[in-house]
Formats: sequence, structure tokens, C-alpha cells
Amino acid sequence: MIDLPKLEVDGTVSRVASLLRDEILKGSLAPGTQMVVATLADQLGTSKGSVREAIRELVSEGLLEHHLHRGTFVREFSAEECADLYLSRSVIEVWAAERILVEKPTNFEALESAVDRMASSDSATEIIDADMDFHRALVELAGSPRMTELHQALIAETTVMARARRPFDAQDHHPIHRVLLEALRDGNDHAPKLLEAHLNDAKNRMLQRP
Amino acid sequence: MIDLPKLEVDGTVSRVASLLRDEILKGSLAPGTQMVVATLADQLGTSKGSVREAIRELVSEGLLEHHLHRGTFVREFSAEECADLYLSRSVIEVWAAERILVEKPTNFEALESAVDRMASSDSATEIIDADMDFHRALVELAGSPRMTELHQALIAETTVMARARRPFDAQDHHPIHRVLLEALRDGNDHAPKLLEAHLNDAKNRMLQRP
DNA sequence: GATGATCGGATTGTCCTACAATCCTATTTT
DNA sequence: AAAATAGGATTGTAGGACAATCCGATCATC
Repeated sequence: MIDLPKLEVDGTVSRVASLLRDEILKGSLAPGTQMVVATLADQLGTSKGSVREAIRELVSEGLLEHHLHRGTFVREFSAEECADLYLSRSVIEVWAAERILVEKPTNFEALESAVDRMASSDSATEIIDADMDFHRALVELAGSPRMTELHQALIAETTVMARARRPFDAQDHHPIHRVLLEALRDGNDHAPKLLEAHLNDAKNRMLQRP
Repeated sequence: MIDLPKLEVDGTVSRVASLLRDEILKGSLAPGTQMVVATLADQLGTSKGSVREAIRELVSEGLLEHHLHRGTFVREFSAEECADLYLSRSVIEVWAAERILVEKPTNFEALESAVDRMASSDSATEIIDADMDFHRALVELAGSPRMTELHQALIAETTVMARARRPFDAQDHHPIHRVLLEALRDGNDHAPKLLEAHLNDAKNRMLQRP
């Protein structure tokens, strides 16, 4: 056994789902937009069945919402859902930070690269991407595949929200992440508290935009 | 507006998914069993398409696993996945316990009823159900819909595992839950630690069975 | 003028059939 | 005994048919 080329892992449905997911996360499809099965099917050149299944997948991921006999739409978030989303992220990410302090992993590359990208760009969408990557990498570093997976879904929804509300100033966004990164690397005991405060702050900024 | 009867909320796919989910959770379909679309379709009297979509839904819930062009099977759990599952539950449930200590909710009915059922039955399947209900109700009491939803998926998977491995003795299983309930109601500060230990114990027992 | 009923178009939801692609097993071949 | 082959079974995708449902506009009624 030399290498594993891993050819042909995905079926049509998964690929359609990925395509649509990317479009939603990119913000091309604003919250509230209806996903029309027939239209998408011939835009993508696939059958309606495949699109239907892909859409259902995204519904269960929380990116779309479905109303019986009415259609599926890019999800919109109420203030309560927004707050709950950030609370849930906080639970997972604070745990991850605590775990990192205990386990002392050494590979902070992904976090560094995310902070660098955040600092060097001033496009709102790129900053959001880097921001999300930072938090995803943070949880990944804690080493639980399952928590990483659960958290990933929360990050995706946060992304949709952030694209629609543009809650941060480009300039003063990356410093806090730099601080967090250093605190985690140095084993600083109140890194978790810093992270919790940061998330709370982000939540509040998100809630201020309508 | 007097009341809301809420008629006809589900389509066929959702109902098929619920049916299959219940069967899997009941243990009628053991881990490793293949879900054959054609067979299920005429057993249930629906089309193959609907069954396909229902199955895909259960895959994304983590109850089934899918292999391209090979089929979907009731999920089997490796030792690593089992351990990670319990770790993840621990993160969420310990948080819930801490939150309960702070918020001091008053409605412990669901928890009590679960403990009672656990104590009064000696059927393994009923005990498992009551056990799972206890932990689900615990998280629900913390008041975050999102965390409740994430945790629910973990509980479902734990149920599948427990059905296959029968990890506990019927007798000495309910006392610890009684203790946990009282500790939470009394605002006892080490309720979270007790819970964490309990989950760790349950994990070890689960891992002992092959 | 406001309320309520009716109609038509659009979309969804379900079912059906067809067919290619793929995998598994058993048999044959070497 | 190992490899190649063939067959059957199942999945994966496509595409069409039809009923159910919802939406908006038009129309009628008070």
C-alpha cells in the first residue's frame, strides 16, 4: 500500500449540498431567499430529486428552514436564537480553551494563520472567514471529533448571520484574537475568561444590528 | 385566537424518518443491519424516494452510516467514538448542571419521574429509556434550546449503543440518579462533579462490553 | 370602503418507471 | 490456490405525472 488516491467519494446529492452550502455561506443567497427546487435543478443540471435531498440535508444542518407546502428558505435568526447560538458556542469554546490549557498541544499553526489573515485583510467577508476559521481551529485543537462537528454547525450559522449583519469594525477585530492566541499558547489561566468575554461582546454587537 | 390545534404538520418523509428512528432506538434494528430501500418502501407502503430521503435524514442525525453504492447500515460505534461520545455529553451535561445551580429552576418533575421509572422497573430497555430521559431532561432544564437539540442527538446515539451492549446492572443504577437529582435540587455545589463522575463510570462500563 | 369568497398560477409533495453504475457472491478459469 | 469472469442485487440518478397546497389578484357582498 503506497498511497490512497481516494477517488469518487461523493454522490451527486452531497456535491449539490456542498455547492449550495458554499453559496449560502458566501452570502450570495441572503436570508429569506427561497430555494426553488425546479429552478436549481436545471441550473445545476441535475434531477429534482437530488436537489430535494440536498436541500433537506441543509435544513437539518440549520442553514435552511422548511415550511410544508410552502418551500425552503435561507434561515433568518431571531434575537433569541442569536443569543442562544452564541451561548452554545461559548459552552463549547470555553471548554475547548480549558482543555487546551491542560493538554498543552503544540500545533497552533491554524490559529496563527487565521489571525494573520484577519490582520492583513480589510474585506469584510474575508475577515469573517478568518474569524470563523480561528474559532473552528480552536475547538479542533481540543481534540474531540464530536465536539468539533457539533461546533462546526454553530459556526456555519454564525457565518450566515454575520454576512447579513456585518457586525464588526475591520480594524479593531483582530487584536483580541491575537491576545487569545498568545494566552492559549502561554498557558495563561484566564484565557477561557477572555474567550468568554469576547464571545459575549460579539453577541452584543450582533444583536445591535437589526 | 383560542387554541392552536396544529394539524398536519408532517409530510411523509418526516413520518417515515420518525418510524425508522423509533425502530432503531427500540433496538429492533441491531447495529450493522442494512436498510434496504426497496424492502422498506413496500413494507411501509410508500415510495422508494420517500424512504431514501428519510434514510438520509437519519444518516445526518448519526444513527445510520452510509457507504456509496453499498447501502446504509445501523451505525456501529468504535471504542474511540464511544469515549468521545461520552466526553461530549459530559461537556454539555456538566455545563447544564452548573447552570442549574445558578439559575435555580423549580420544575424538577421530569427528572423525578425519570428516576421513579428507573427505580420501579427492572426491564433493561425501560431502564435505558428512563436513564436517557433523565439526562435529556437535565439539559432541557438548563434552558438553551440549541444545547438541548445538540445533546438530544448524543442521547439518541447513546441509546443505540446501550441497547446493543447492555452495560448496567438493573439494581444499582437508579441510586446515583436519585443522588444527582437531590444534589441539583438542593443547590449542592458538587453536583457537577458527581455528574461528571457518573458519566465517566457509565463510559467505562460501556467500554467493557465488546 | 372593508371584508370575505373565488379563481388561476406556481410550487411543493409523492409516486412511478427506467436505466446506468456499482458492489457482492459464486462460479469458472488458469 | 489465486485470479478472472459473470450474474444478481442494490443503489444512484433522471424525468415525468398528478394531487395537494399556498399565494395573490380579482371579484362579489355588505
